Amino acid sequence: MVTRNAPKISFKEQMLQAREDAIIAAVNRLLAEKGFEAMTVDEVAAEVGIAKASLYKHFPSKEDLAAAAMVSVMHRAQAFLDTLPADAPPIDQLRTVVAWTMGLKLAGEMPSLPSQNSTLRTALMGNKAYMDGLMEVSDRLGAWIEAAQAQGALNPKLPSIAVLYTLFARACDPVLEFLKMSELHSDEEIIALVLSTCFDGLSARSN
Amino acid sequence: MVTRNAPKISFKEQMLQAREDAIIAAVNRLLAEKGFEAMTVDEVAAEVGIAKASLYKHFPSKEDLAAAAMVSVMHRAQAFLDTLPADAPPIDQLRTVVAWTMGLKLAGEMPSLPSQNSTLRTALMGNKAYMDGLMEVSDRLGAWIEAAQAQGALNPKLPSIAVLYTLFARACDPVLEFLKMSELHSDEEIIALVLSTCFDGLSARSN
DNA sequence: GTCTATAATCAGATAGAC
DNA sequence: GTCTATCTGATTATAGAC
Repeated sequence: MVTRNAPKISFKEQMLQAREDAIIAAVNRLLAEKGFEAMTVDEVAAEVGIAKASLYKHFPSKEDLAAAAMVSVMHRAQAFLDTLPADAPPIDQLRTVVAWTMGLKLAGEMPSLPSQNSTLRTALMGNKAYMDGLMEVSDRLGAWIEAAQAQGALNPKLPSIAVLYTLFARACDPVLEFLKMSELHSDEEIIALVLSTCFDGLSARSN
Repeated sequence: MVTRNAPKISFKEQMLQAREDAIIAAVNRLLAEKGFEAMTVDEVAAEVGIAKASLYKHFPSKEDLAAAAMVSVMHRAQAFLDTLPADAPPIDQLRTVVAWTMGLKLAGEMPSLPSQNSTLRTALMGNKAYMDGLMEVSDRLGAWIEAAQAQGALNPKLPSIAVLYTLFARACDPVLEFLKMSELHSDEEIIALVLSTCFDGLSARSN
């Protein structure tokens, strides 16, 4: 046995993977810019530079196309979590993660979340890769949240689930695009501002 | 001159107005539930119980339909602002307004805001009634924000425009629907929770 | 103004050659 | 797998009778 099995990624498969990555990047961008309903498959094809029919060879439906992009973002989030040093204070971990998601949003790479009655919503619910990723991210953030509450760094009176939802919501906060459109602040300043209002609130603080 | 001019609203006109109100209410609900793109004119007609062609006698396009609903909400907001006692502390005024918008959202009467590249967005930009309402509301909130900052009730280091945007954003915060779906809290508890995280932040506070 | 019926267009998905 | 050409259904909008 000379040929090994493990890295049997042929050149052809690499090309295929690269194309799928390009598709997903385009979908991601369009999803961030206009949302699932307003995004058309024709636009995706045009942006990638391939025929629409070719798209459907890769993904069986528009929903699957979008779901793949969402899964991709979820995996990026998981990969980012993996890079964080395990010994940092939980509150810092949380701030770092939220800042990272805000950067993604400002860069136009955070797909806007589907409205309640969307076909995408149901597609995502039935997508194992997405749900698994969501669960894992939720678990990791949840552990940090509870640790931070136990340490008194986060308000212990807040239900941890409410804190988790709030952190998720900050990743797609329209305040970010509002401030970006106003062109009064740099991306870094915007992130610092929204991070501050998120953790410290709008009210004046003594501590 | 026996017949006065002021209330010259005939019965027929009242019926017309009532029907338009019903249309706007339906649009409002659908806009909140699924957003502009996913809402179809057929659905609106079905919900109101009239023919689609009749809708187009009242409003020339889907965009105008949606814009009318947005204007209606803006006017409700202005009317609510009018009911507030002028002598209350600015910070209380702000909290009251935000709580009111959250109630609207939880009741499914807050239209989800259009994405950047939406045809609705441009329609709203060119809609005088909407823009005027937005300006007036912004001015009134802006005055309270700066007063509250001067009094030390709101963090004076935050740009007032950022505070304004944040308050607007809380009106369509997905955290509200997340928490509602979890069915762990009543609407009042949800509002109290999100109001708390908005003004006091997630971090523990001594004051 | 309201209706039924229909036009016109657009968008998701597929057929079939290469 | 990629393409061109096409199908199919949904959706915005309108015609025309009452």
